[in-house]
Amino acid sequence: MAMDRGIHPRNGSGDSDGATRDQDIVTGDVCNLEIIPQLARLPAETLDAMKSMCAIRRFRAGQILLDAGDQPEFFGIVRSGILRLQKTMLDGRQQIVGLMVEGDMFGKVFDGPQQFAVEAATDVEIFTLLRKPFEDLLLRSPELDQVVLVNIMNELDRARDWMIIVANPRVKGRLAGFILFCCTRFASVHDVLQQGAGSAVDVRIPIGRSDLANSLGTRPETISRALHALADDGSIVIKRPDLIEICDFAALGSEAGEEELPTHGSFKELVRSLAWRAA
Amino acid sequence: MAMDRGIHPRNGSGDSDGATRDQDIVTGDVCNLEIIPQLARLPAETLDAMKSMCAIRRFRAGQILLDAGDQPEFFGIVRSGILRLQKTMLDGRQQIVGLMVEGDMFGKVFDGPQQFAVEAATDVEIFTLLRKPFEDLLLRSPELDQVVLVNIMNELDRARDWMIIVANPRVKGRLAGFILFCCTRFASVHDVLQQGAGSAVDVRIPIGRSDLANSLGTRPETISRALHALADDGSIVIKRPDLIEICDFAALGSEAGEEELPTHGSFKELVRSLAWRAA
DNA sequence: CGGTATTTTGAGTATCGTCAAGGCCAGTGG
DNA sequence: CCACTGGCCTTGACGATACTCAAAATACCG
Repeated sequence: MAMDRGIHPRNGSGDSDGATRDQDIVTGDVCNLEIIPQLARLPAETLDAMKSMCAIRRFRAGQILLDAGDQPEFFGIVRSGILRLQKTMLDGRQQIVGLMVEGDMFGKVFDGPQQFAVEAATDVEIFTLLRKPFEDLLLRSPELDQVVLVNIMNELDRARDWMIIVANPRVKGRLAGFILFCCTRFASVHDVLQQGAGSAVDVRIPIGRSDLANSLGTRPETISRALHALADDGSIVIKRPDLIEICDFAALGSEAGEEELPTHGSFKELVRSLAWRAA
Repeated sequence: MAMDRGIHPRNGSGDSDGATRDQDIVTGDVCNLEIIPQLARLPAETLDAMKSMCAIRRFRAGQILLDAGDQPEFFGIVRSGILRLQKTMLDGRQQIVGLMVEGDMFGKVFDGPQQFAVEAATDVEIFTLLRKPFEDLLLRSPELDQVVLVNIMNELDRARDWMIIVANPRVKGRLAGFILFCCTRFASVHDVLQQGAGSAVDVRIPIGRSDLANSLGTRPETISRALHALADDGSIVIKRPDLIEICDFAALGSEAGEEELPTHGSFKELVRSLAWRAA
């Protein structure tokens, strides 16, 4: 398992049937935590303390980092790659409740068990911090505590934004919302946004149809149909199964049932400003 | 607006059309923050500091506490009543992304604007703490910081649990999930759970059909049909529009597509153990 | 070039959204 | 005390959408 698709690495499998555990590789690499912008602003002594309890661990696509019900032994910060948070239902349905990218934090501190399984959607590198010393440091460093607090509050907002996407009554609208979500949420992730022809933007969907269906509360067939329906509308062009060119941001926004108060200004402007930064 | 229905107080209106703002009543009451269990464990000096910057404000059902886009001037802790977090879409759809009850915290600290409107779903009492002094206290008191952090992490887990409910492909399943969610999430809230006949449990649904539809990503008519479908199955009895007797927990769980790993043990046991505590 | 997994398409059925009308309950005013 | 009013909940009918099962087409891998 864990079959990468050449230039388009993907998750191990839509149904994660071959998922394995804890076959990670602990490296002796330096933990250059300062590559995470939020952490770079921490006082040097706090950062040093974190580095001293930190290890980089690598997992392959499909591996399970944490299982639901675990009392996680480490707090994690994504260094590269994409993780998916999910829960498996008794009927076999797998619901994805979040995707985590570079700079995102996961794991529990001071409190109960992990409620959701954390799996590698692609090959990933994780900064891992042992739980107990990290908790102690949190109590000693208000600055770190603040960073973690802000991070989790943002995560909460994003979870709710995602909820709005998932609650859209039409799958077509959910998909439109997800594509736009990718543009903002994953703008900083390598290889997700690319300059298309002219004013167009290319989005690489980092997960397969199966995961997409599990994320949006529907089935792969319906995803496929809805995607081609968007293409028929002229809102997008499907260049490859996993590569979408956005032609009409307004149409996607309208399908997604855009929220009031466009605090962000024009979506398209935002995306374009972000897109070329990574390039 | 804000019409209470005698013994069944409800939200001001399903569509919140008569929503007003800031007509709250600031009282001179003592802020007995220690009635919130998590806060009661704080050091006395931290608690005193909080009390000194705290005021109780009361809002009527339907009033808006915070609007999306606001830079909230206060951090809030619910003392009594139910708040709804929601976003209004351009097409008029209102999506509810969370309900907050006694002990729940809301508002932003150290960071950006409020992303979701906060409205009173019932008459509410709120402990309000001015933002700046509260932020300063957070930096000085690791214990308080920890309480807030744990609270938000729990809120994140609950948001994701809710997402799983909302992502259920059938409305009947979403409704079943919501009813079970009420049992755990609102178990501690006055008047939500009551002893039914024999082994049955009565659940008072604290929001109207319209809010329920907005919460579950569907329409009031469909909610009504799904609810009666559950009743026809024998899983529940509709005693009043807002009072549900649960007859068959297993059937509801099955409809909801229960998650794997019943960490909680029997749902029914859990509910019963919680239910009579309040009585 | 074949094998495998993924994606797409097709047909039939179930579910849901929509529009419209009727019913129930509480509060109001005669 | 009773009819009236307004809000909410329910029911009905019909078209649109999505799920299911099955099979074909495509992309990817060695």
